[in-house]
Amino acid sequence: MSKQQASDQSSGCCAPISVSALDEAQAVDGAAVFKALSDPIRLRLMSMIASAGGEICVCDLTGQFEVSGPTISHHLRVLRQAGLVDCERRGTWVYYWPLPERMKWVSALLSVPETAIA
Amino acid sequence: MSKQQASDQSSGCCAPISVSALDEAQAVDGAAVFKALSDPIRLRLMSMIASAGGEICVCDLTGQFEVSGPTISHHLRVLRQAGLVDCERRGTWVYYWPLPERMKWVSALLSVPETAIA
DNA sequence: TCACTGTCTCGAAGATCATCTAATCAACCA
DNA sequence: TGGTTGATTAGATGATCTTCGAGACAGTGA
Repeated sequence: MSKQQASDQSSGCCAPISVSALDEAQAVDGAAVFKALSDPIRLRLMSMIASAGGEICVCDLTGQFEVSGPTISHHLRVLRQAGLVDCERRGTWVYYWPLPERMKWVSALLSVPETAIA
Repeated sequence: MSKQQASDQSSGCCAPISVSALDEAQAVDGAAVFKALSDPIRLRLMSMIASAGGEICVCDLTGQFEVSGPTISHHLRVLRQAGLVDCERRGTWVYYWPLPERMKWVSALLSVPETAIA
C-alpha cells in the first residue's frame, strides 16, 4: 500500500495562478489534484480524513455514505494517487491520514494576494 | 452573457475541511468548483485570466492552445458556470475577468491551519 | 485448519465529458 | 445590404468516469 505517489511537485510551491500563469506541466499536475477533489463523495472523504485529527479507519468512512464498499475503496485510491492521503493496514483495519503539504500546495495555487484584488 | 451564476455560497466562507467535515450540500458545491478546475486547459485558462491583471480578451487566450475555438469557448463557459470568471462583450471582442471571492473561498476550503499540522 | 470480518481488485454497464465540424449570432465596415 | 471577423451554440462521437456485484486477499480467533 501507499506504493504509488503523485509526481513530486508537492513540496516546492509555485506562485499562485493569480500572480503568474501556469506552464503546461504545472497545469497537468494541478488539474490531477483538482480532479481527485471534483467528486462530492471524494471531497467529503477528504474532509472527514483531514478533520479527523490524525487518522481514521475505513470502517468509519464507509458507513457515512450511501454507496457500496468497493466504491468507497475506489474513491480512496483516487485520493491516494493524487497524493492527498496515505494509508496503512494495522491488523484487520486500514487507516487513512491526510498529507497536508499537498493540500497546502493546492490551496496556495488558488490563493489571491491582497495586492491582486485591487 | 453572465446570466447563469453558481449558487451563492461563495461569499460566506465555511471552515477549512481540515478543521470540520463538510456537509453534503457544501461538498456538492465545492466539488463543482473543483471539477471546473480539473482540466489542464481550464486550469491554464483560469490562470491566464487571473494573472492578466484585470481582464483579457478571448482572442488572446485561443491562440495559446492547440484545441479549436469552440472547445476554448466550451471551457470558458464551464469556468463561468462555476462562478470563477465573468465576461462581457465590448464591440467585436469578448473580455473575461476573474472573480477573486470565489477563488478565495475554494482556497480557504483547502487551507491547512498551522495548528492542524502538528 | 476453518470460518468470519474488513478491505481491495476485477470486469461490466451506464452516465458524463472533451473535442470536433457545421451552423448561428453579433459587431463592424464598405 | 452584403461581406468579413470574432465568438458561441448545436449535435455527434469517442474516451473517461462512477458505480456495482462477484470474487480475492489479509488478518483474527475458535
